[in-house]
Amino acid sequence: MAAEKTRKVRTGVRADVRAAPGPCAHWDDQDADFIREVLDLVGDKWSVLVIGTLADGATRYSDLAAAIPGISQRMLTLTLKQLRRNGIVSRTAYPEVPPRVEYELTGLGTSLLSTVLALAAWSADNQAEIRRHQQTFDADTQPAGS
Amino acid sequence: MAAEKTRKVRTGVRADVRAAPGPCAHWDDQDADFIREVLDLVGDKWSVLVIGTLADGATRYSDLAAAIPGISQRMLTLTLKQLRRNGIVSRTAYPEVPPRVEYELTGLGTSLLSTVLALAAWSADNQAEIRRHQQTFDADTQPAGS
DNA sequence: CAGGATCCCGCGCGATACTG
DNA sequence: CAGTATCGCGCGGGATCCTG
Repeated sequence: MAAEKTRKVRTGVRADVRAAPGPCAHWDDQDADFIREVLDLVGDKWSVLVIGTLADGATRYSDLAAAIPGISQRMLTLTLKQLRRNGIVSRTAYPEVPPRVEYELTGLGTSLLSTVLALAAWSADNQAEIRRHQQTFDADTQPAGS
Repeated sequence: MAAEKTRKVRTGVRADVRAAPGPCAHWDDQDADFIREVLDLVGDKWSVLVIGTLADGATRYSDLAAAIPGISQRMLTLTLKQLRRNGIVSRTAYPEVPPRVEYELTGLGTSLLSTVLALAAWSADNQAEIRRHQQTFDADTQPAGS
């Protein structure tokens, strides 16, 4: 208990925009902060891809790298670290001669995946309408043609 | 509700795997592209705040700026433009002497808000557990101080 | 093979000033 | 009041090299 957790400056978005009234009626400021964290997690390009890949089962580091074409080592490592920090994935290292490390979705991670899939479902449901809006908007916005 | 339409996400993963390795079994590449768009929208810091604010009803540009403390004109305008492009919000300009413009959530926008609220609910539900993981992880990661 | 450390560039975004 | 145009920096993240 003596060990105090020294303030951990974690990845990005450390803007102190508190001091003003909450903009939204659906959640208060401190809730908003936490929701943002989850939103950042989900909004992150690589996180979702990693989670999606891990949905198929435990996967090794190198297999993850192979399965997610565009990702760099740096981002894979960073993403995995962040996901582990939030309890979304678990890491298991096998003490073998050629090191082997497997990552796997935790229960929490699976739960999160479900929620994300709900968002994906919404996307699919409304893709047509959104596309339609995009085209109309672009047509209106880009009057200068040929 | 216009759900239950093209819920092709998760409806049978095609066996014909293309040469380019798809990272995920839950959706194919082109789906992934679109899901990313929505994810980017939702993952965007300002979008959610704007949507949340608009949930209370039609709001003027300046009121939005006031309601969302940290936002700059640039980002507010940009965010609104993007939301309009996707059919999430609608814009109404009243031809008055002092110009007045109101933004409002569309049906699509309200629908999106619901989905986002689901995510917020998940956040709230699992906040405690996530925080717990964060602390454990940080404690493990920061063994030695100073 | 898993992943830390370093360098560096591109652009996202905030601040400011101007216009209808 | 409701935006647009421009500049500048901060840092997210890709490429590369190194270690256990």
